[in-house]
Amino acid sequence: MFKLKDVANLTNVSISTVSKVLNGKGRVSEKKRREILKVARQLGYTPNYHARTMARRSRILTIGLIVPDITNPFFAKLTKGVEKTCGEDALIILMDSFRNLEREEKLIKNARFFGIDGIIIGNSRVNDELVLEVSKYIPVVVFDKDYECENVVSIVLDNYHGAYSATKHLIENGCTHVVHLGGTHELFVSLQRANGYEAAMRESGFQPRIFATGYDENKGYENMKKILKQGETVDGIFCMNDLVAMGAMKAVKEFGLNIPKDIAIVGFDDDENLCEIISPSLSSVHQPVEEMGQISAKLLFELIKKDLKIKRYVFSPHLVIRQSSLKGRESQ
Amino acid sequence: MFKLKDVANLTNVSISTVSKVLNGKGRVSEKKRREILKVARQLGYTPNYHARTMARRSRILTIGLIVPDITNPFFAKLTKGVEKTCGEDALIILMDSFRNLEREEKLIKNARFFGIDGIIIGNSRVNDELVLEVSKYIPVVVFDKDYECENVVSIVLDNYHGAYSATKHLIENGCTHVVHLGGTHELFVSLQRANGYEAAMRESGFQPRIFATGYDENKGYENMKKILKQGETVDGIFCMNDLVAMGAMKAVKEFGLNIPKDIAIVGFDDDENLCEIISPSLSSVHQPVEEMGQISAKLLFELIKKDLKIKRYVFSPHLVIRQSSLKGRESQ
DNA sequence: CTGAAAGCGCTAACAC
DNA sequence: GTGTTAGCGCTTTCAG
Repeated sequence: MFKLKDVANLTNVSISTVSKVLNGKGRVSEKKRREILKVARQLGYTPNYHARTMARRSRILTIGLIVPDITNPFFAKLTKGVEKTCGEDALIILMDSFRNLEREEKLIKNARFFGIDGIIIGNSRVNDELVLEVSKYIPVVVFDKDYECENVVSIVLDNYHGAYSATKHLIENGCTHVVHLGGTHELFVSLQRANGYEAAMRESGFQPRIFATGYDENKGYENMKKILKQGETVDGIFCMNDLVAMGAMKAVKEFGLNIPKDIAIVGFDDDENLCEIISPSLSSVHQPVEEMGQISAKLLFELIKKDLKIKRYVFSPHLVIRQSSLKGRESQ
Repeated sequence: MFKLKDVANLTNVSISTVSKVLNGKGRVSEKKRREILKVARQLGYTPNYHARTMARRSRILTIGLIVPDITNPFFAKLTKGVEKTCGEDALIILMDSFRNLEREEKLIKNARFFGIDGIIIGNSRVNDELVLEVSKYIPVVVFDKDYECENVVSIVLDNYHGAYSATKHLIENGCTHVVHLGGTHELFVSLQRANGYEAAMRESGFQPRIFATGYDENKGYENMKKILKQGETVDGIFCMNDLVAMGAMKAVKEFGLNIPKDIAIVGFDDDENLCEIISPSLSSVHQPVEEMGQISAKLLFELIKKDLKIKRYVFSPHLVIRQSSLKGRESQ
């Protein structure tokens, strides 16, 4: 790696002159400037980033983004959102924990040593103490949780409301026996969604029936099969996520029932790739994930600049209605 | 932000003593060490990353990863692979160009100014000159292309072979009228895939029929519909990617034909999420994307350390056979 | 116009 | 044990 000094020596000027030319500051004779530029290019000179940010007052913002799995569409979209608001003004250091909690904690703990100005923690199951500790050193953005602490801002999704409106939609479309294929309650979100479902059911005078199902397609399939086999009366299903809904659809079809005529279905997350490719297309509660990423970054910047206005940002999901829940129509 | 000097002043020792304590080097009396540690913690002192890497001989590796769209499963997997081999030893700066060529070029051009030690360019349509120029400054990894240049390594996928074996598989399963729904030939990969298809067909004495289709589900659907409407004889389809295959399947089903009995189908990319959720499940040519990411990073490290052994790494895709191509069986 | 010199915050020899 | 000092490579006054 060449340095200013090398260029200076080769052109018989001082390093400060070289610096000026390379930064387009101060005035230098056209002749020298030419020469310097030429030599710098020949050498392939690149200013040392660290030296530069040391010497300058202003530094380029660097934010750490920690996700459990970049391969999961949710986190990919989140990342995209973050990236969008960073634009040209900030670098983002992506750290994937591979769903390994130990690795995740290490990443979070070490982040501040890498010249990171703030950190966004994608996993909503973070250890509270860890967040509190890290926030002593750098600003933090978290999801689905709240902290009293000064240096933390929260992005939350109104899962309750999303579940409520999905259930309501099924009822309004004529379902009288809506069941909920829920998550296991180690996750806060699945509890919230179950609550939303329950509220909508009770409000209409129906008895809620919640089945602890899980989070993937296979779980949805197996559980739905079991439910149908048991002879439960079902004409509507609200699923905790789209994958579970996919599985449930498969089971329903296997029983020779028509979606949505016999059983209407709504998912959660609105992974367009899935929802639109399946037949009939799946209605789902849409999370504005990318936008959540954008806001995360925006609030983080404010926090870094000590110019925070908002400490908690709530997103309301909305229902995207497709074929799977329109009971009026029969799918071919 | 506090600095060593602040801690030193507060504890009445020199900054070098503080440095020693904080880095666990040299010997310092237990009493002072305690005091120093305590004060440092109270202050929330974090060493300045840039100053540190300047003063130290060894610096932490930082690599830039440029992708057109992190939301695309291909690039998400690639990123995961890269991250995996980075492990704890390197930082990765993720840059999404949002499929904006101008932005992408800017990102690539500027990368070297951000203390990046090497760069991985995910987009296989990069401008050659740009790659050559950037490689003068930092090591580069590219995909699907080759450069004479010293400082560039290539990761390529044997698309030809993948297409060949997919087509061969259809033929061996009894198809005599296999068509190819290909891409538009602005993409090199689609040309390679078409060539592989053609070779397999000719080898078996069949006339290849290639339809320039496109890259998404809708294109696959529309084009396949047209082909069937025209009354073409078709009993096998090799699609340029999984999305096109999805669309084609939809069209085939609409015509009341059975997959795979009447028409067998194979896709490309093997996006498991899609291939396994559809019914019948879709056979597809698998690209070891994550592994490609891992190798990219590995080779980049070697390049950075001037210890390069390989200049070109070829991955061979393999066919994953699911239900959509097993002509023997009829799907229900 | 041009260069000497101070300093960004930290580390690592090397004295004391 | 502890402090002094010389850089790391660059930017930026401030003289000349």
